[in-house]
Amino acid sequence: MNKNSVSVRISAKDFAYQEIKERILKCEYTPNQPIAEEELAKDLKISRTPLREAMQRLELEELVVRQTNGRLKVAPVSVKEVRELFLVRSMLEGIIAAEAAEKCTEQDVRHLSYFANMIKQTANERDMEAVSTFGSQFHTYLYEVSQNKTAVKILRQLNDHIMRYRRLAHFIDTKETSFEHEALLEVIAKKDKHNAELMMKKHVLKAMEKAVTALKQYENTMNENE
Amino acid sequence: MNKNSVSVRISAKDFAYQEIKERILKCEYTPNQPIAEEELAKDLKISRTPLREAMQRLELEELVVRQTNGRLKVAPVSVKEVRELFLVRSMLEGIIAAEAAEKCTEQDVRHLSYFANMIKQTANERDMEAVSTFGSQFHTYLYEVSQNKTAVKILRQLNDHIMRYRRLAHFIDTKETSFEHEALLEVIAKKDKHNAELMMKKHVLKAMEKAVTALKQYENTMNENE
DNA sequence: CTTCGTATAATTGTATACAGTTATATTTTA
DNA sequence: TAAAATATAACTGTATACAATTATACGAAG
Repeated sequence: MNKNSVSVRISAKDFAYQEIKERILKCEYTPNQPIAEEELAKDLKISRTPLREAMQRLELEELVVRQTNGRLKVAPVSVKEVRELFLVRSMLEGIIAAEAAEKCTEQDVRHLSYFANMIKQTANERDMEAVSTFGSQFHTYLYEVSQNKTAVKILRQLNDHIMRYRRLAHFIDTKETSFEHEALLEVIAKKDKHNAELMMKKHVLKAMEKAVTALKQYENTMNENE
Repeated sequence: MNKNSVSVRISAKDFAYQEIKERILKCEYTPNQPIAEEELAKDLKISRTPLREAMQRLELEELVVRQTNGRLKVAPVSVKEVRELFLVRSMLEGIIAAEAAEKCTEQDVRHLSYFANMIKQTANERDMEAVSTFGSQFHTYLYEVSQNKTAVKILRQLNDHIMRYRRLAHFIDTKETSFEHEALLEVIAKKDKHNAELMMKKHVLKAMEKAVTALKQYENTMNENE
């Protein structure tokens, strides 16, 4: 076999996990929607054994919840949860920013500059979908630089949940976001740990306010339609 | 059925999870020790299906790791991981302390006083095992008061890992710990969010230093004996 | 018409069997 | 004797079958 080709014999369990997770994050499966194992297994053309393992993983990540009768449903949403997600995220992103400021090389700064520039450019073009994408890449790059596996693992899960809320309540970035990333880059390049942490925390907490506002609006329109 | 009696028909999966987790946290299963599903299932007198679900949960919590050949072993330990665990924990305990300071009632303060007093008393008696136990209860009580499910869930997992390191490297609390809890109680009772957060962070980071020192010593003795 | 009880169906939890893969033991060859 | 090749054993991944639980449909009683 070609040495460069990585054999990606993906297991049924992992396939199911990825597939179902995507459906939940994209809100194809809506909050509180019930899920039956047999039906889903048939749909994915696998047996219940690996499906159950996939579902358990999603359950532990709290993207699905198990009811007292043992049956599964897609996790509910709440303003309280959004606040918690962003509050915890702000602290962990703060750690990451500080550690990244400490460890980043000149090449890392160049990479981050690229993302910051793309954020600025797409923000000017009012392409907020792209702003969000490059924003994620900016943060994800910091994750790598920080080398803090414990924090990064938690952050990835938090970000999954946040992604679902984003799709659900349609909250988007603003022009401010662009400036914030530029300012962050600046202090990180200066290896200013302390300010990197503070600014990152504030940056994330600002995003929280947008998210909360959007979700409240979403919940209002939902209540009107019932 | 009596309304007060809670039916605790524990599943084979949950039984296995609890049992194996305990063995790992108590270091009956040592770091890097291989685990075979068949053998363990026989030992616990259950089939591989629920055992695998239990093992997957432990794997996701990183108390066991899956090797490239698909086989499981007890998670390794490292100084780097200890630092990450405590650093993340310090931030989350900081959030918790701030939120608890905001929300705590007079009765909560009385409960916390009890724990703080027991910490002081047992510290005076040099019963460091008891100090550790009441210390945990002090923190756990704050978790409840904070009502931050997201942070608490993560903290419980971090604390499991920390417990394993404690058992492995035998690091214990000191007299200082006692004073720190008293001081924490004081600012929380005054509902001083800001200082509650700062002091809690410092408190946890102090514990980190003890843990790191103890683990390094443990690793040294391990290397000498090989 | 509603409520209760019972039978039936649907769903989850667990055991077992088997297929596919990886490691180990054995044999063969130089 | 050492290395390579092959056979055997051990182990994991998945499917299927069955047991236990929960929900639903239906009929009887009030």
